[in-house]
Amino acid sequence: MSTVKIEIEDGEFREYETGITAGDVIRDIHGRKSGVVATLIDGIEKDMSTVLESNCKIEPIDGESDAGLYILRHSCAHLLAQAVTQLYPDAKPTIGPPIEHGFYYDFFMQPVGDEELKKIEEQMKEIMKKNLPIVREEHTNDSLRKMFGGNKFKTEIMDDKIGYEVGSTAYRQGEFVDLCRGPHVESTSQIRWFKLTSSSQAYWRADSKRESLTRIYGMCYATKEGLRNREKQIQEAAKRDHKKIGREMELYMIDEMIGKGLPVWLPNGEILKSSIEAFAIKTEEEYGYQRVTTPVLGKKQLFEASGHLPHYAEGMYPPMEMDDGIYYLKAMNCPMHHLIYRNKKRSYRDLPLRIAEYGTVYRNEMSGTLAGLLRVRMLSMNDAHIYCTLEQVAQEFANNIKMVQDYYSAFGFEDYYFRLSLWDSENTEKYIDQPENWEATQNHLRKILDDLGVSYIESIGEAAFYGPKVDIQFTTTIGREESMSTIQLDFAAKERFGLKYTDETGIENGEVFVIHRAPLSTHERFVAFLTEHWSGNFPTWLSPIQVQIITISEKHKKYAKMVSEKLLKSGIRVKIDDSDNTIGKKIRLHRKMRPAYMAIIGDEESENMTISVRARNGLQRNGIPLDEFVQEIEKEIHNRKTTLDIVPEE
RNA sequence: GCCUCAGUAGCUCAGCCCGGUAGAGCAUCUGAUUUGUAAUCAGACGGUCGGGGGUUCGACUCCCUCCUGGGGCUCCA
Repeated sequence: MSTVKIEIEDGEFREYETGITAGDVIRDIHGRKSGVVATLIDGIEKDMSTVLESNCKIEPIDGESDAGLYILRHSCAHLLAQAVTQLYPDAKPTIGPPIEHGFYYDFFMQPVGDEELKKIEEQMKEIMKKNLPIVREEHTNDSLRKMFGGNKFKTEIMDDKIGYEVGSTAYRQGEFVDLCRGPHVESTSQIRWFKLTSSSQAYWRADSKRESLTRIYGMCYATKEGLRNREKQIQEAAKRDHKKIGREMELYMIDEMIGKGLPVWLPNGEILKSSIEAFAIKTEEEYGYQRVTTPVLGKKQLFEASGHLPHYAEGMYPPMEMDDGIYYLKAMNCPMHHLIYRNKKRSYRDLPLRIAEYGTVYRNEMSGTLAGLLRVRMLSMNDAHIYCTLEQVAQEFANNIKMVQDYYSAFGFEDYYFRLSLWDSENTEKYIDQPENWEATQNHLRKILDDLGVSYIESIGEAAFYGPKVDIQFTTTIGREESMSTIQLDFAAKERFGLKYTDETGIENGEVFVIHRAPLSTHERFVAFLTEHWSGNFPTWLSPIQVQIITISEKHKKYAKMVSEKLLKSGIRVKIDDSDNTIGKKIRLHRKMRPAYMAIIGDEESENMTISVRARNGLQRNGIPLDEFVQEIEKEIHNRKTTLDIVPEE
């Protein structure tokens, strides 16, 4: 009998009979209940059932590893499809990939509601219990076409992905079979820790002109703990939701009489917004920016010149017909800033010219996408445009990337990454049609990022219509990815607006590049992130209520008033609660507003001119002399500390 | 804009399946209480049950439609 030599660890070999499966080998080495879901054979992911015909190296893929979870979730998607087709025989499965935390599967079928989702989940559990083997089958193209001919979506996938001669594989579990490359787990009973989470509609191939499909989302883990932890994580995320905290802390409101996507900043939210602005104004003065204000609307000709109307019309509000022409609300400030640049003759000595504006722009986002402060129709922005030569672009980008990094550290943000957003040469109608310029500027940005040593990913089709950009990406607490900051290179404005300068030799030069940048996102989105990041427990310098005074009894009203006046005089945001509630109740009520500190005032404090300071974590420092407290909190605010330092955390 | 789920007092939620005309806790207000660290007691106020239409003797409840919100698609800061 022939044997194969299997490398089971670096340099360690064992011999088995030819024809043994990878699964048998792994069970031989790691035992039956190893949690291994598939295997790497010579570095390639394979099923456990793979028969070993020749010498090779075998490694286990653990169900809890990234690769293992991916396989498990993929198999879970098949389990879902099996359950759905059993319950709804007319449903046509399309695609069902694993995703972070789970999987989804798109079906051509009637939409399903929560109750149906429950039934489907129960059905999945039934199939799981049956312990059906999941079997890989190799098929010729003809046989695949026969098997899936009744499903035009599968046919379309085959047309696109499978060369006509080669054929491919399918995976079968019981009566259910799906076109799939694999690998998969060995049997349905291995998929235990899953839960269907939601259903929604999605278009086939994300194309709104194509069929609408029913998408079912689920989560899936290798262990009970994995699933539980994820459920807990989702609950925790819900507690941080800026919409919930925004309501509790009275940061903003949205009223349907005003309109959706049009948030109103309430006093507490306005404090956050204006604190951010004040910080940015100061920072950007140091970087040489000059502030301007431009109108919120402008004539059609302006937006035609800028390219907004051909390339960005669907993002703008419909036109307003006035007696002297057609006007649009501005979706961006750049066209107006270009006119400021052009307002006088510019010299090379003026460059780089940095024009900044605090203001609002208006974008006609589709109603279904609006969400709290994260996606709105009126955007408050710390916007600016830098006019410079090509040689100066690198330095300006470097400054802005540093500025973004400094801002983020001031606000305590650590978890973000850079993305180089490129045009899509396959889909050019979205962009200004100058392929050479796209290639040149993209390469230029790539080199700038490489020289700065910043790590980044590249993403095709994410550029602005006028040029490539560097975006800084975040993930929200509920796991959705959003752009925060953006730095964009515009090679088109110079021609469209005739931007020129007189160079050192007195010659007029038209090579003016424009950098569009918004390092603090929009105030709406920024405050949403800030709120979720801090769970509303903002650093003292941002906290809408920096000190909440709480009196023990009526006797202490007078001293409380004195303390409050002293703090107010030092520019500290302070409020008094001298109601006749018990102190425990007052603490409980004010927790919701998340003041940086609560100052407790009773007999001892009144007599000694002190206060007792309670931090948000419940720790307390008693008998701090009032003057000392004022000095300390002033310092904390001035230095924009991201930690509360007055009460030591022990 | 499309699909889906939801909408009951300022907030959190019960009642709806099986139609008989609305409830709780917190907040607010008024008393009493003067309090030392996550709910002092009592009372009052507060809702054309998201809007409109339909079915019915009768609709918070069933049906249709619109609006708003959550999730997803698309888009994007």
